[in-house]
Amino acid sequence: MSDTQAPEKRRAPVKEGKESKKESKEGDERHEAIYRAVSDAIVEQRLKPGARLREDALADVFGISRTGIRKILQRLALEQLVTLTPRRGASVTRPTADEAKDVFDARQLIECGLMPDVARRMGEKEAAELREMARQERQALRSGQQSVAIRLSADFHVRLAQLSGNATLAEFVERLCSRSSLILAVYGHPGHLGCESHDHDDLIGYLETGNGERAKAFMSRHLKAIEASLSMVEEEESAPDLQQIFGG
Amino acid sequence: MSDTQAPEKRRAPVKEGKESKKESKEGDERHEAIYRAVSDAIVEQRLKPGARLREDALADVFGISRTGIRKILQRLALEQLVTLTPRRGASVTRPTADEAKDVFDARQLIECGLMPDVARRMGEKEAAELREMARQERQALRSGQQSVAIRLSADFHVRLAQLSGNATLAEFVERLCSRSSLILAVYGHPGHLGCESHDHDDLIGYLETGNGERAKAFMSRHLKAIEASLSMVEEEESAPDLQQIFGG
DNA sequence: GCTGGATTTGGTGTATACAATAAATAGCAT
DNA sequence: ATGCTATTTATTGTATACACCAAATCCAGC
Repeated sequence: MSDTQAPEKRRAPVKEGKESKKESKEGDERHEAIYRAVSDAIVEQRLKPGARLREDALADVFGISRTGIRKILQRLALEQLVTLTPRRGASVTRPTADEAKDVFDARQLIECGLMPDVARRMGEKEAAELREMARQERQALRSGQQSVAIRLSADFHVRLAQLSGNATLAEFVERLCSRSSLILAVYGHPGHLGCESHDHDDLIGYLETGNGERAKAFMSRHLKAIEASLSMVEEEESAPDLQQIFGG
Repeated sequence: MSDTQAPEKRRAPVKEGKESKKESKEGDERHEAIYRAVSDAIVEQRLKPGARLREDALADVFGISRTGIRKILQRLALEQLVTLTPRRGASVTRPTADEAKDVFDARQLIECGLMPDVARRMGEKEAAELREMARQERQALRSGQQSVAIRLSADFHVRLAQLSGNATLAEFVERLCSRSSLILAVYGHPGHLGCESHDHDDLIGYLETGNGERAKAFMSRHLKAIEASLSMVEEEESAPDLQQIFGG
C-alpha cells in the first residue's frame, strides 16, 4: 500500500477529502482548506489534546509535502492550538487551568467591552444571520453532536465580535474562542454543554433593541456561566505523583 | 566568492553578524534572534513601510537559507508587521487609517481594563523596574533617538500588561504595541513624540499607591493623547488618483 | 514614435534530499 | 537479573534544486 513514493509531476490528486475540491485550487486556498480541516478537527475534539501530529502522516493524508504542513503547524502553534516542542514535533495543546482562566478573563474583558458597539451597529440583516446561527447550534445540540455544537457556538461569538466593526479585536476573539473550544473539550462535562440553549437568542434580543449595556451584562453572566460549568481538575498523566499517592 | 556550495558538515560559520554569536547557538535561538532583529528594524523604522523584504537578500544577510527566513516572515505576517502578497513576496506593512483606529480602540479597551489588576499586583520591585524603563525612554528621547524611544515606550506598555498576570492579554498588548510603533512611524510628526515625557512616571505613581481606577483613567487619557497626536493623512503613492486631480 | 505582444529574468512556491538528534532497543557487564 | 551503554530507528531541522508565475524588457508592427 505504500505507493507514496511515486513522484508524479503534478501534485497528487489528493485522494478525495471529505468534500471534492475543485482540484487545481490556487494552492494558497488549498493550504487554507487544510488549515481549517486541522483546526476544526482539533476544536471538535476529533484530535484530542496531547495527540501527536507527525508531519509525514499529515503530509501523506493531505497529499502535499512536509513543507506545507510545517507552515500550517506553525500557524496553529502561534494560535496556541498546537504545541511545538523543539525536536519532538507537534501535538494538540493541552490547556492548563491557568491558561483557561486567562482565556476566560480575556473574553470577559473584550467581548463584554464590545457589546455596546455591536448593539449600535446591529441591523435586521445581522440579527437574522445571528438567529440562523443560533438555530443551527441548537439543532446540533439536539441531535447529540456536542463537538459540532461547541464549534458553532464559537462561530457565533466570533461573528458577534466581527459585527463590532473592529477587525483587530474580532481576530483576538476568534483566537480566544478556538482556545475556549479546546478548554471545553478538556474540562467540560460530557453531558452538560457550555452555552445554554437560549442564551444566544436572548442576547440577540438585547442587541436588536440597541440595549448595549444590558447585552454587556448578559454576556458577562453568560461567560461566567460557561466558565463555572467547567470542572477544573488537571489530571496529570505523566509522573503519576507517587509521592502523594503513597503519602510521602 | 561563491563558496556556498561547499557542503561542510557543520553549518557554515555564518560570516560574523554584527555581534559575534556564540556560534553554535541552538539554531532555535538563532531564529529568534533574527526575528527580533527584523522586528526591531521594522519598529524602529530602519525598514520603512512598503519596503520589500526579499527572501534571498535576508537569507544572505543572516547566513541561513530561505527556509528559515520564510518561517520568520510568516510569523511577522501573522503579527501584521509584514504583508505577504501571494507571488510578490513580503513587504513592511503600511498601516491604513482604519487599522490605526482599530488598534488604538483595542488598546483603549484592553490596556485600560488591565490597570486595576496591575495596580493590585504592583510591588516595589515591579515599580523600580518600570521606573528604570521610563528613565531609559526619556534618555533616548533626550539624545534624539526617536525611533529607539518609540520602541522603548512600547516595551514599557508591554511590561505593564505582563504585570497583570494574564499572559494571553499581555500577548495581545504586545502585538498591539508593535503595530502602534509602526503607526507612529508612519503617521507621527517627526518632532513630536507619542508618549509625553512624564506620562509613564505619573502612571507608575498611581499604580504604586494601588489606585487602579485612577490609573485606568490616566491610561485612557494617555492613549487618547497619543492617538490625537497623529496626523491621519494617507498619502497614496500608487495610482496618483488622476480622477480627483483633474476634477473627473 | 508609440503601442502591443513575445521573451527574458527575477523571485517565490513546493518538493525532496540529507543531516542531526532524541527515543527505543538490544547487548553487555556486573 | 538488573542497570548501563551502544546501536538502531524514527522524526524533525535545514538546505537546495526545480518549477512556475509575474513583471520588466525588447522587438516588431502600425
